[in-house]
Amino acid sequence: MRLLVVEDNLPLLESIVQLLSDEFEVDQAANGEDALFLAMQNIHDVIVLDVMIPEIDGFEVLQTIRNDGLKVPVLFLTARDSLEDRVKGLDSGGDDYLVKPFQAAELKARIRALLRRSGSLTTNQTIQYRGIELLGKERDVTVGGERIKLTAKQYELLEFLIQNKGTILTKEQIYDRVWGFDSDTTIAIVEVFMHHLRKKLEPSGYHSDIKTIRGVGYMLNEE
Amino acid sequence: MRLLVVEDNLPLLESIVQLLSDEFEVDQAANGEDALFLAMQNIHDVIVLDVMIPEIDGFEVLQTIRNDGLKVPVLFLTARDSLEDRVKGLDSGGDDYLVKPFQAAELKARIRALLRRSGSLTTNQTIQYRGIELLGKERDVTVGGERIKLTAKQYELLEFLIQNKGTILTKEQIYDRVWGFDSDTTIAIVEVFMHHLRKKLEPSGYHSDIKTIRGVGYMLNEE
DNA sequence: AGGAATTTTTATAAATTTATTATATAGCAA
DNA sequence: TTGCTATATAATAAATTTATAAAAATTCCT
Repeated sequence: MRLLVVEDNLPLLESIVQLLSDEFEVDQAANGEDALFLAMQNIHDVIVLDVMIPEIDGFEVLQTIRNDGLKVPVLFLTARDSLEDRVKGLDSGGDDYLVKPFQAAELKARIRALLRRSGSLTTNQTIQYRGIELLGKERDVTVGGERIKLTAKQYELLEFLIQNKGTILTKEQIYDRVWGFDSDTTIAIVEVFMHHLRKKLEPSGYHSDIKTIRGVGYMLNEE
Repeated sequence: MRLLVVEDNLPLLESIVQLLSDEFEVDQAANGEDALFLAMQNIHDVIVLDVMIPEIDGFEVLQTIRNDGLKVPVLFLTARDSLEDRVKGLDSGGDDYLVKPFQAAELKARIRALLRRSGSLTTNQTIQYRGIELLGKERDVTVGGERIKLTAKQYELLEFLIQNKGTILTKEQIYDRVWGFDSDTTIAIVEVFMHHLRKKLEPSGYHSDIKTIRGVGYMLNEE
């Protein structure tokens, strides 16, 4: 799971990131422009978005990414006074808000709730695709009852593919999501790992489900 | 067994902790925020929770941890008069309550009752896993009739593993539970003791039941 | 206090994962 | 088909994580 946290108060940003890092992968932005750029990669499972940020405010960020067709759940952070009503108004789209200051535990709880609601996290913590079942906590996979061991990176790769089955993912998107923006690895690693993953799934007959879109990236067939 | 006691009256908190410490490991919190943070680690067998505490009251604490899916039994402490509170407490997923002031013996008895009900403690005060039997009082283990001596830390480690058989425990969770939050030991100690424990159980054939989940932690196989 | 047992630290070995690199193969355009 | 480019594959190197052993420090007993 990968989050994006947007907050212009740097100490606060830092502490939120710290707090969430033991459970999730976390990207951060301190202004609306960076936030938009990162959000547009479409690699996050939840965005935590301060309303009052420089350059482009939180509402505008949300609106822009929604116009772009992204359905990632957004959790707004808002000061108690002024904007609360407006935020409430936005609540319709499966999003949520949290009034500052807030408790660490509540932030985590609400993020998890959004993940559950959006289907990224089923109640029993598993993700499914045809006969494949990702056992969230155990990092391995059941394929038609049989267990296959995946490494951490292989697991995240498969998770990302399943979450986006039926849509093409560019190699850059995959790289950003699984290896992170700040990774200093080359993007060729995506091909290598795609190969590893295919090889592990091949005996179970899933090899052909991962399609190569030449010049673009990869796609997992719709179920 | 590890308890969390939440009470803002410090002398009372102190005396409760004192009282319980000869039988259990005890963590303490004096306000709702600390309570939530500690509870979220999910390492306690019972939480003793005063209703009237600063910042976030007991009900809110309970609600938050229940929303998060934690099933740890909660024993509410509540003032004598507020009948309404009792009902509310039990409605919101509390498991038992105790009216202040109370007798030491009664508190202990109710905690033990909760432990039994939740399955942490069988009626005869032992914990079992396949052929292994943890004799609560004495710090050693019967494996298929034969006795093996464990040290205190080894015992708590095995106890924690058995209580969570079938689910992965991160090294951090294990560390927090067995060594405590305030410990100034390094987390590598977990690996070392896991090794000690495996070595002691190996002759009895349990070595392979403790699985290493690389990059995450450890897991004891389901029975 | 002295000695034994336990816990912790530290160093090294072993296992496994991740990253690099080189080469083979496949798809596509002219 | 030929030649070019992108991807697949394989082999190897590097980095990371865990297991193990053993020494050092601490605690626990009489």
